[in-house]
Amino acid sequence: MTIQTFQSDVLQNIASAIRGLGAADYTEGDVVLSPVPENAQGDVALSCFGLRGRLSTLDDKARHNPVAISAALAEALAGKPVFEAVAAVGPYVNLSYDTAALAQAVIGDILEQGDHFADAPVRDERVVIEFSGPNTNKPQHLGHLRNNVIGESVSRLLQKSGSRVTRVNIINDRGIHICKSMLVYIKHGQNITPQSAGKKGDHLVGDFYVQFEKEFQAEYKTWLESEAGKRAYEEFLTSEAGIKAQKAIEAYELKKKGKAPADLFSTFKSSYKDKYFNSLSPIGKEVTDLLIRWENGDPEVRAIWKRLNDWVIEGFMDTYKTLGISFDKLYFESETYKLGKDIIQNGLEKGIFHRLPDNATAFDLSKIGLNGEKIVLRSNGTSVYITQDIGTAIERYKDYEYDKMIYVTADEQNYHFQVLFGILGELRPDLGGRFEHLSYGMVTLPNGRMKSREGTVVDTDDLIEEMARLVREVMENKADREHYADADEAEFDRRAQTIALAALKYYLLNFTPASWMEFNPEKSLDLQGRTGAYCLMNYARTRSILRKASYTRTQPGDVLSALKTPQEKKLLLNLMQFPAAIQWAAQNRDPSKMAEYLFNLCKSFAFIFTDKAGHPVLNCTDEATRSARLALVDAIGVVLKDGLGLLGIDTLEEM
RNA sequence: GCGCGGGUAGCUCAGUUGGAUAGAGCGUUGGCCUCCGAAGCCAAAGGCCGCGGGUUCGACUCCCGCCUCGCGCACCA
Repeated sequence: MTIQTFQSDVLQNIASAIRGLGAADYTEGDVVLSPVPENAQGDVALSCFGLRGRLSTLDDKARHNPVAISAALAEALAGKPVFEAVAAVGPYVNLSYDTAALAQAVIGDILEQGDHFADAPVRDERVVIEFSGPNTNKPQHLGHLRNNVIGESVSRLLQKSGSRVTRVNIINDRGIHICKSMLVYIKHGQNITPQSAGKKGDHLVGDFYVQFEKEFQAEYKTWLESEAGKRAYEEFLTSEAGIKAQKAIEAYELKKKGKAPADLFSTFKSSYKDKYFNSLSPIGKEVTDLLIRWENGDPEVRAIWKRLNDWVIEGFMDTYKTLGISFDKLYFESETYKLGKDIIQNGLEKGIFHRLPDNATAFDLSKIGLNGEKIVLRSNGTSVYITQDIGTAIERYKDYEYDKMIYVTADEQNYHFQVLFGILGELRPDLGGRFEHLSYGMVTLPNGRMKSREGTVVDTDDLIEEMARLVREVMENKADREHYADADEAEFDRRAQTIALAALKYYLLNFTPASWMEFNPEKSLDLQGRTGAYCLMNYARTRSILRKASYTRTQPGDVLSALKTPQEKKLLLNLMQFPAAIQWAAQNRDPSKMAEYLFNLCKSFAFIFTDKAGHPVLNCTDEATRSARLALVDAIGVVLKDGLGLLGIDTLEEM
């Protein structure tokens, strides 16, 4: 018996009992089973609310009473071989599966199919998923890390559930921010290389960027204190924006409610910054000149740009490799940023867009239920951010003919994607509904958001290194050194690295993507409780038992009926849930559901290490029980390894 | 001002789309290593599910109002 035949047997029995009570058109597909609360008897529950009024053999009163329906159904189901117990509890019928049949189905399937257990049949659904999207002016931080692990895990979940998945990454490698790093390099760093500096390329270029910001801030500060700066501030005070800011402060003084507005000078300072950069700043002019030379294809600038970008991208690839992440295709903004202009032109002719008096091209947002309008081409004819997104989405359709295009980005871009999808729907009604924004919340620190100016940005590479260091410390201080006896230094480090990555990935995936999450550097690096390390340890424990038993996998057959205890049954039920857990996580694009599933499985398993009297495995004197338990342990290992793999987590045989 | 998303145990978070006595981890308290891995196991304490109304046999979940926190509303990306 397989899980499939077992489950259909269950459904058939239920459906036929319901038909027998008078609901003639009731089929297997109508059966809805729900979980049973912790302390109630039974493995699954059949809720009777939905059957009200449908069982014609019951009298008028009983027919509408879920409690009476449940009693009648329980009677009809009693004695069926698939159930070893049937109980009516209020409006529910609680069903207990026949343990031997369950064990045969679950363990039989898992040991036969191994890591193909729970593979869904391949559907012809093509999914393109875009994630990571780094800028090439600085290394990736904790926010990118969350993006990376969510993107990778969702990709794996979708693959496992039968979709054809293409992973793409768009590298933002052009624009003003890149020129800032370049300028510092040109001025101060011409003979530095990642090799000579002993740094990853992305970190080296990131240093240039930080250096630029420092120089610019100093310059801006000097200007603010100059006569011209003071004059600009005075003008600001009497301007519309200044008066508005003044009023906001007065309103706050009266009510003392909400967040206090910034003081006038700070408001001026931040609102004037761009204007200063673009029209007054000497260093700003140098950057803008670089950008213009880049756009004109100046060979010298392009050569420097290429050198720096290559360094950064090499650094990114190192990080991706460490994380076990790969992409089928890298898109570079420097190659795609002109896409979309023709499409806009075309849409303009069709009346989807309109011209503004100053010659800019705009989209009327009321067409998609929003307010105002969105500029899609500047008055000088150049593109804005959304222009290339429109172009890339359509271009990519030519490449992949996707059924779904998923964008993984932080939730601050929710509005942007709403607008983008709306415009795409107008331009290409045939692609409507294929676009999806998988938006995740920010990662915050205990004292708020990461701020580069305050130096609180958590760097991905540093974080991994710090985590590995911490794991090594725990390993070195472990009392029980048995498991490191045969590990040389390289193996020791490899294990520490694997555990560190497992802990980080599990931590980041354990939150539902949509929610903001707090990252506490002290607590988050913990290895106790609901963590990646805990799951990894339980996998290692399964391997340890099987090693010591000199176990080799065979189809255990009839001995499985030796699995009888409630704890064993709970494990069987957990294992049977694996395919459904994958489906749920994949459909909801939510790896945290898989993380939760795996933790629960581990928890159901972990008790046997202290219940050595009640559940001996190696020392079990009954041969059949011993074989059956070994097979169960093997099956748990298969599911744990596969499930952790769906989170992008590698397992260890010993840790 | 408008739009979107949050407010659940001391803390960090789940809550399968309206169903049984609201869960987990951390933290706290107590108990477990002559015995298959103590990065562990077992147990206890701890909740007006932001507030007020409504719909329903039934609401943490749906609707309305309010309070509160955050994000967004560029010819930036």
